[in-house]
Amino acid sequence: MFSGEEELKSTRDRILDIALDLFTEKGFDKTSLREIADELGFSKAAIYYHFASKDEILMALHMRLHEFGYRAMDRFGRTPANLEAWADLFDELIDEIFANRKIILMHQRNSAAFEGLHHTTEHDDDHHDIEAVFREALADPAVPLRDRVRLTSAVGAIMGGLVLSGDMLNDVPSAQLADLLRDAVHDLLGGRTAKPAGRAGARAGRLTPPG
Amino acid sequence: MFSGEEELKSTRDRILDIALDLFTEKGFDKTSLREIADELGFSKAAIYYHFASKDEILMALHMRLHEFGYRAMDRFGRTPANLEAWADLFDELIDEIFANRKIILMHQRNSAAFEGLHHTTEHDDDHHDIEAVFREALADPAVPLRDRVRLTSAVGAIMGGLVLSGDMLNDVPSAQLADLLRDAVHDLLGGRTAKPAGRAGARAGRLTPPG
DNA sequence: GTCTATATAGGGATAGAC
DNA sequence: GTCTATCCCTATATAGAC
Repeated sequence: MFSGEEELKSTRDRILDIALDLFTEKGFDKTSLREIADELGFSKAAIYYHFASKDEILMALHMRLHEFGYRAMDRFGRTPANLEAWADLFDELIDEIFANRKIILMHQRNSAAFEGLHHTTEHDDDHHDIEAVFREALADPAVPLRDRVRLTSAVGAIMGGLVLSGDMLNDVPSAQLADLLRDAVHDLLGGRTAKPAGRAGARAGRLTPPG
Repeated sequence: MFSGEEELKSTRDRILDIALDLFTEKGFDKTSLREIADELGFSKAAIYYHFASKDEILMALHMRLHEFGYRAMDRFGRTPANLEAWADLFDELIDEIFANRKIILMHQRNSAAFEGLHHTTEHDDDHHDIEAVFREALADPAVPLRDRVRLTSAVGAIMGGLVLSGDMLNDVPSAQLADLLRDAVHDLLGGRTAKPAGRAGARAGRLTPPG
């Protein structure tokens, strides 16, 4: 949805695309507006026609993820707090997570910079941050501790696959990687120790057949 | 091993402790030497008696983790590349990972800054970076793709538990959290789909007994 | 919409007193 | 070992021409 036809994009979007790459590679603070401008072939000051400040570029990128994040967290918030339900949700979400891989990566590599935004720029502010609902679930004493740990582990496992997919597993097709991660998440959220078999088959043969 | 008697520490170590906190909270770039100095009650320039540059502070913190990381990666490099062996290794490593929790957090929140160090400061350089051996295993085509994904997932799961332990699960004792993570990692690395039972018992009753 | 030129601030780093 | 004072550079941001 984002990549594709490079030509007919607005200058604003081209700035954001370059910024996304540079912020991911070098970090927000170490990326100067001059570098972004150079990459696009015009001068630093030209950026200020499109964005009032460097922070606003970061905020615009935040918004790219925010729409997805808000939908996802809304669904999470309406999902019963148990492993089975979470497993199903992740099953559906992983493809979308992969589609937003680049911008998620940028977020996690610049978490400090994003935290700084809350205090300065306006941010709607009456809705919670992307992770707020998630953190609430983790703090909820009504949910068994084991389940909460499993939840963080599942998110971490997905993030691990995502981060490293950009490095070492780049040649692996996303769909295949997504399937393998779904399988891993399932093992993580699959329930208590005893859960013999017949379950892998329940999830519509996404796995490559053994062998 | 790190926290404890706050009084009889060298100024150098006190600088590092404060820097560790500030770098984690606000990020390396957004933390000025003045802030570090203020926190300690003396002036900015005094820091230069102990460190030649800001980068050297970061490097010193890197070294705090490096010793552990090097040992861990050495063991990892000498471990056969299969899920069973990795599971056993993580089993042993998790306690140490928890002991280094703060500094691991700082590393992952400032990964960009640390990458910048390699190109400037000397860094022994003949030994690999902490993650290098790990990345090699991920790139090794001799290892089944599924196993490699499991490996990243396991690391991600631990990191997830670690990161969020600092936020929402702070009241939970580390030992308990470590046990729950060990259990999760085991489910992740436990082998192929069919692996009925009798395995949880094989790992020396670390788990709280069911019920 | 993009340019050049410039204002301004902040932070890393050095010199030298105490 | 810590201080004050200062230098210098970089980067954000603005003003105004084209």
